[in-house]
Amino acid sequence: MNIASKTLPRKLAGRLIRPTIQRIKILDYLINDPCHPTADQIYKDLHKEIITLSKTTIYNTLKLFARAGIVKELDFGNSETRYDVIIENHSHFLCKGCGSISNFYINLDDWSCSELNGFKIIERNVYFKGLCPDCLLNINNKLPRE
Amino acid sequence: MNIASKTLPRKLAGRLIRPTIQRIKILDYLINDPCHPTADQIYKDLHKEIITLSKTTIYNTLKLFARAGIVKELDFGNSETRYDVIIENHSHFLCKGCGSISNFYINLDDWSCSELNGFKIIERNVYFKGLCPDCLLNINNKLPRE
DNA sequence: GTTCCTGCAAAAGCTTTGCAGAAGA
DNA sequence: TCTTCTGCAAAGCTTTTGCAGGAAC
Repeated sequence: MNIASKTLPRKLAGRLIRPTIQRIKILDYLINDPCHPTADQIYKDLHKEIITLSKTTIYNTLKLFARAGIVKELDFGNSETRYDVIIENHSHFLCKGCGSISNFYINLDDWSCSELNGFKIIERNVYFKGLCPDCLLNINNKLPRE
Repeated sequence: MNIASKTLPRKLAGRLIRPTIQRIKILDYLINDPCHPTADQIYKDLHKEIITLSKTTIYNTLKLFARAGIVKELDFGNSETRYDVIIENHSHFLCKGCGSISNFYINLDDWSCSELNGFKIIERNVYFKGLCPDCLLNINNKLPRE
């Protein structure tokens, strides 16, 4: 594990979550992996290390983390939920070419709108879709297929 | 159907979509219903009128409409996709109390961010979550449960 | 000893696919 | 006639649930 092995157990214990091996590994994966993985990606990768790890545990843990405010569940209109460690208020860019997700930062706190007078805004979510620099390059360098 | 019965067939034909009864009814439902329905809600309501209508046709039609740019598929992190007629650039407010979705309007076209230099932005999506005025009232009028 | 956690198997829920018959051009 | 459309049944996928054995306190 990349992050000091003592840090993560403390982080979990601080949230009243018993730091089991599975949970530590999953949190470590989420923190060190920048790709906003799906449950299945986490499973496939961690399963190599812990062969007994089950998907149920992945889902249990992710739901637990979400309720504890450690991760956020992201939805981009695909069938799969993606998981993101909550660091600070940031937004996401989904590349339609390669499916990668990039973070970007916009201050959302001030955003409102006269139409929402009387509404209590708890959460502001923003995501953009488009093409990342790599995919743009590929398109420009290659002849259009089809 | 609420909207003039000649208008919708024309609208579909203009998009090279054969205006069948099912498609006209679904489009009519989407245009006249402000609630951003799920496929199941559309099915339950239209099934009363057209008892032979199947869910497959609902899904086929919604996908067709989405590809034709008539509707947009919305995802709020629930398991169900919600469908919205594309009228103009608008955003959505999801009430965590009653699940209702309200539209609000913000000009998104100008939004960018230095971190996204080199990215091609095709779509900007914004959704807020919180409590609608009705649910806020209910909370204030009632004693907290639990 | 009691509570919490893990993981297999099965179920649940939404959406898609295969296919045959019907409708339309 | 030939293409397109509909709708039943079944499959596909992600996620959740039931439950029994095991670990932790």
